Amino acid sequence: MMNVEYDENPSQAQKDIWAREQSELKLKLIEVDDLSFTSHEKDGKIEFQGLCYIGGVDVSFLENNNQEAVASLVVLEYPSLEVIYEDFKMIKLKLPYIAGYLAFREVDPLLELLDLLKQNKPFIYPQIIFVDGNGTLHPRRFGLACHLGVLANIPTIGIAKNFLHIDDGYNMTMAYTKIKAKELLKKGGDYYFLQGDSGVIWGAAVRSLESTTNPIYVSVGHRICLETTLRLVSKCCHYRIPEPTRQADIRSREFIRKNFPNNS
DNA sequence: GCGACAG
DNA sequence: ATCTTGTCGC
Repeated sequence: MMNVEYDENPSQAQKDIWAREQSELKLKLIEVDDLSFTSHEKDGKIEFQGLCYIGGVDVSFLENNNQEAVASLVVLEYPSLEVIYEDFKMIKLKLPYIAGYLAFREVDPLLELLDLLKQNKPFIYPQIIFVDGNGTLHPRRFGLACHLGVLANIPTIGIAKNFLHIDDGYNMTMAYTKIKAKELLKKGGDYYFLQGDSGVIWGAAVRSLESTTNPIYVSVGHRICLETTLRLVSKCCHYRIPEPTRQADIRSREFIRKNFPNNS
């Protein structure tokens, strides 16, 4: 039987409603530090004080089935970056992926996982969450990381592996991004701001390690500024993808392998 | 009409 | 997002 709740092709009218909802929620967005920890830079070295728990969230998919997926939440201890908590939730997606509207597809199960953790182990509830997707690097400056942050009232950071095109002139195109990356990301830790013709800074392209050329795209989610975001990301990269989102991704796929051995 | 488009 | 072994290099 078909899943009648799945909307294969949301109308333009529906997208307009979603866009308005994003604009409404954006009124609550905080793009300055509003954190339970502090950061300092002494002698060029970054230090965080009072930071113990960082969250990571992701959604992974089953083969053969574009409607079933697994949402994951992990908590890492800082500064060891060791995973001390993991939880997964099987979900039925009600929407396809639509660029600019990712939150309407994924945010609900992530909120549920956060609520569950808050109920059961409030003492390790994360002080900030790394989200697989964008924050302010979004056509309406309100991507999944902002959406989750505002709804859960928690600081968040957006981490994207691919660049999302924003209509703000040629310097916000993929072509220009690649040119700039080659030009400016000479070594590990280098970054540059993604600034459109309007002058708005949407986020930053970051070369997380010396050993990787392909940048990640980092942006503010909620209750943190871009500068602090970049500092924290730099402290969380053992590989190209920062540990919180990387672990959420690895472990949710592992969960699928274990529970759905032959979904091929 | 064409191009561009997080996961 | 996902399929997918080897392989080149530190």
